[in-house]
Amino acid sequence: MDNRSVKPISRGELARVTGCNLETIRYYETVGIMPNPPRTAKGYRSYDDSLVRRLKFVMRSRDLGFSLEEIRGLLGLVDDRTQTCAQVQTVAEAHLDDVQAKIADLMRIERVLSETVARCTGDGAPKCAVIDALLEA
Amino acid sequence: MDNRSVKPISRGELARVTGCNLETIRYYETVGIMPNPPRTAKGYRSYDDSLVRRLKFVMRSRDLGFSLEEIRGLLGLVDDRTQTCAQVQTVAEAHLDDVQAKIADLMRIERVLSETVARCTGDGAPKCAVIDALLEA
DNA sequence: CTAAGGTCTGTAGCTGATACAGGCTCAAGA
DNA sequence: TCTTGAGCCTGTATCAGCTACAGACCTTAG
Repeated sequence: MDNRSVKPISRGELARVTGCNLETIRYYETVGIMPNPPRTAKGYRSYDDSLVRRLKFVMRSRDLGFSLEEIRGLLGLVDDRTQTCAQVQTVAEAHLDDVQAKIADLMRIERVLSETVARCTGDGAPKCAVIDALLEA
Repeated sequence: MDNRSVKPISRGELARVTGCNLETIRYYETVGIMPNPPRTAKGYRSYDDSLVRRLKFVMRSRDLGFSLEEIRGLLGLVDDRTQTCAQVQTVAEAHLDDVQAKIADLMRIERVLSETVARCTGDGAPKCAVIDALLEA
């Protein structure tokens, strides 16, 4: 299987094949995540295979919760042929720490919330354990 | 201990006693989370004890990850003396579901990320398991 | 009296998109 | 060939949830 004849595609097609929102592609262009693509004679954006792969990379990074800033960093390491595994590891580990901290936060919230909800009688009374918990100093 | 003589406080003091950012207080006013407070003769905002308690309620709800929309709902139930425990329970349980879904998402991300980072050699080589994982289709 | 700090207003900026208006352009059918 | 509907172009507005800043007042301690 050769890739020789892969034709450039339009923005709409790029959106379709990557699952990215049409407008978001333009947004990524303005914030420098995606480069200004070549244009057709009439000014239509034209994406070749390397740009398709780049956006797929972005989408997968986004799925893993990397911020645009972090994605920019990862893309820089991909683009820069002198990148090292250690540099990538640093970014990924920092993000992993973030994710773990968020999980811990949410689990604390979950515990408080479920304990409080459990004290609800759930009836038609105007007295509620949740409200009391939120009101008490 | 009586509360009779609790004096109204300024916006700066309210920020201090609630831990809320000074500007955020004004923001909450514009979006209807906090009411327009009474003013001094010279136009300074003046918060009495009931408004202090209201903002503390908001801050605690925020700590538990309720959105402003949800907080508005909770405040409505607090303000409306015909509120029922069942109504509050509904809001709180919906939020609990949200929180649990977010935890599940983040745990999936955490798993993928830590598995991938574990495959990093962390050396000076330009080949990296994390980048490969993000690049592969 | 003066200087430092608090407060007032309106507005801009942030992240990460998403949406919409108004105008071209392209492709397919009659 | 004409037409019509879809796709693409641009710039700009909107969303949540704040945060920050400028420039003008006001208050208070020394």
